[in-house]
Amino acid sequence: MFALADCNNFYPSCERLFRPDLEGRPIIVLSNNDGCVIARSNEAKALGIPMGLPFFKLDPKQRRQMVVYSSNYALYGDLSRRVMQVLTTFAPRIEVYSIDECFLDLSGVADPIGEGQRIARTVRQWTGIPVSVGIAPTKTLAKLANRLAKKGQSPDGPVLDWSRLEDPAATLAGIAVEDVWGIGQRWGKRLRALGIADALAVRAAEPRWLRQQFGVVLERLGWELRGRSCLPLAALQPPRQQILVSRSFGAAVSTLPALRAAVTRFATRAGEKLRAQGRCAPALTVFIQTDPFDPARPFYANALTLPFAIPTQDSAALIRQAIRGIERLFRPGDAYRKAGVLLPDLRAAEPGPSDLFADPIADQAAARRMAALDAINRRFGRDTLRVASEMIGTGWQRRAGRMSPSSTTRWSALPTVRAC
DNA sequence: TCTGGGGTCCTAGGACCC
DNA sequence: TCTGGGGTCCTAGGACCC
Repeated sequence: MFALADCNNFYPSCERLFRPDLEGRPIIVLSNNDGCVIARSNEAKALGIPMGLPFFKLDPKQRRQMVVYSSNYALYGDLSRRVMQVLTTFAPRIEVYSIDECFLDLSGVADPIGEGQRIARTVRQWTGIPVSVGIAPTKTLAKLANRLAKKGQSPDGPVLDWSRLEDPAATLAGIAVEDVWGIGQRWGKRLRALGIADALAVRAAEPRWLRQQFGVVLERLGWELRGRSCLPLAALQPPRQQILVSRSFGAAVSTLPALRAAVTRFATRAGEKLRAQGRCAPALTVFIQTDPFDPARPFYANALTLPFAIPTQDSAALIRQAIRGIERLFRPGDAYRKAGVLLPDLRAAEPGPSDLFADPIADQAAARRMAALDAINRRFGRDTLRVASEMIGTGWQRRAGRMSPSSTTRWSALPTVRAC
């Protein structure tokens, strides 16, 4: 038995936490550079604001009705951690599936609905974030159950138990094929062309035929809709296979120093993630691209992968390689809009030299340097210590003009409460 | 003027091995 | 005239997720 706990409109709910006056008002949250709408409150959805809408295309009249936020990942990440921490107390095994979703193993629970209600109530009370809970014998059905609960189609409030549905077939028939977890636009189109337009039709399809037509992924999905679990709970997070840090720039960048500064930042961040995961990188890919939407100039995008003699965890090595790469990719005269650093093919960081010609003394010194850097930044805040080459060029930093305070992760942003 | 970021899995085909 | 069988590894591309 699986439960899926999914936070309702997570980012807007986070924003409301310290702004209870925003309850009932339409809220949208924007992507990096305040580019696109990436989250909406129910009120904003009701106004017809689509997901992914470029913010500048929102008509000014609607914009004025809306409370608009830049995304504040420090806030969302911290609140997510708190929600997951509460969920941990409800099941022996949980799978944190995304920033706002978590599967729980409810096997053996006598009263799943009661338990689901306790989960929703406790998360709400302890963190202030509203959640819905879908319960079912497979993850795919739990996803659907959760969706129905969110739409208010459950007699049990924020909780819906699939096995208690009066007419599951009719329910499945009411779910468009693209709304099933694992079926996107492409497959949705192909399925529709084959006469399969809703979840019920997917369930009715012969799983072996689904495999023939689409591969094993869709076959599993077919079984899951039939109530046979094929997607186990992944309680242990497998280590990352790659780390990507990339950003669109706040403005077009056409100078090498600014690009060096940007990739220094990206490589630094990639190094932090790498060490936090206990992984090391055998190579580094750096990429840049110009504005893909500018009809006046040709689009240019290029990437370069540079190997390390020995897989590394050292930010200094990552940065050197990233700068070397960007200098080779750079073409004078181009106006770049985006760059990034990718660490592919990660492997476990193993102690000791792994190469006959390695310099163990220097390696240990580098490891200690990185450990000190991470410890200082952890204690005093990210970016307390930075690499100088990050600061020699500007103009690439993101725009985020509507950011709320990081009320749970910065002392200076602690809210003040006045008693009257 | 203004268009996000970060991941995973599966499959097919080619190269190569014995 | 006739030309095996069984396997691994790697990569690129396509699909998906939030």
